[in-house]
Amino acid sequence: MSKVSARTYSRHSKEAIRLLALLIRTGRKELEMTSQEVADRAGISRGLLQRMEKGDPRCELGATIEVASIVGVKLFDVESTSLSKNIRQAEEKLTLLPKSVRKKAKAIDEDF
Amino acid sequence: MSKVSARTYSRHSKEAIRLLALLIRTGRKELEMTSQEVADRAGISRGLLQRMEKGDPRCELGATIEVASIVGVKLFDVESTSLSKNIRQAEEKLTLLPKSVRKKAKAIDEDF
DNA sequence: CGTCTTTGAGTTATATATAGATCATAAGAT
DNA sequence: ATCTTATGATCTATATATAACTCAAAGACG
Repeated sequence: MSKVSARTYSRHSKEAIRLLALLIRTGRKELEMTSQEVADRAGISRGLLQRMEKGDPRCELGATIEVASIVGVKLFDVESTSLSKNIRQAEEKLTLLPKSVRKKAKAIDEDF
Repeated sequence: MSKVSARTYSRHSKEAIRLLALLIRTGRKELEMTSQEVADRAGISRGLLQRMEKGDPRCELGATIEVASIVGVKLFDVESTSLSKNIRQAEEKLTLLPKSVRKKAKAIDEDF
């Protein structure tokens, strides 16, 4: 096979990525940091930061979140302090859900 | 050179990634979708979805956001409708900021 | 209890992201 | 106007993410 991907994204995803890129760029400028400074602090190359600020979907999640964090963009618009609280809540909720998702007959969905 | 990366992440970033992973997993189960279903809809492999739900930072941003969108996790806790509004706001703000960040002498910061 | 399905984990081949470099241009500062 | 630096763009080598597959174990449910 050739091309593995050439991935497609929903409109919503595209917008979310674009917004994140804009927030990163705006945040960096508001902090008056050069792209090299941010890249250094994030431990990434300047080129990668440029791709992030252009809204390239094919960047590593971790690197992107690290950069966002550095320039003051909060993902879930949740305070740093309450992140761990949310984590605990999500963990709890997860234990209450079934380990496996079991598919019923699904006559309606699949037969038509 | 060998190892390019072995990246490090701030505590905050680690938590954000972990939370995102948990929200994805929880969201999927709440929708009663199997990992295969979500992977198919997102156009990714089941293995990649598993990594996402384990909180692997080295997944593609775009793929992760697509999955989050599918299972109903909203990133900036912003409604789908207001995403474009936020984009426009960020774009506007960006035009008001200087194109280049210019570093002053910065005697205070650097000399100590 | 028995069966079917979901999930977790590991492997391999291939496509691709990344770092690091260079160059040209734009944009601040003097 | 000139100088200096930040930015944008492109290229290459290398590390690595991904898809696809397989297998084993666990979970749901009759």
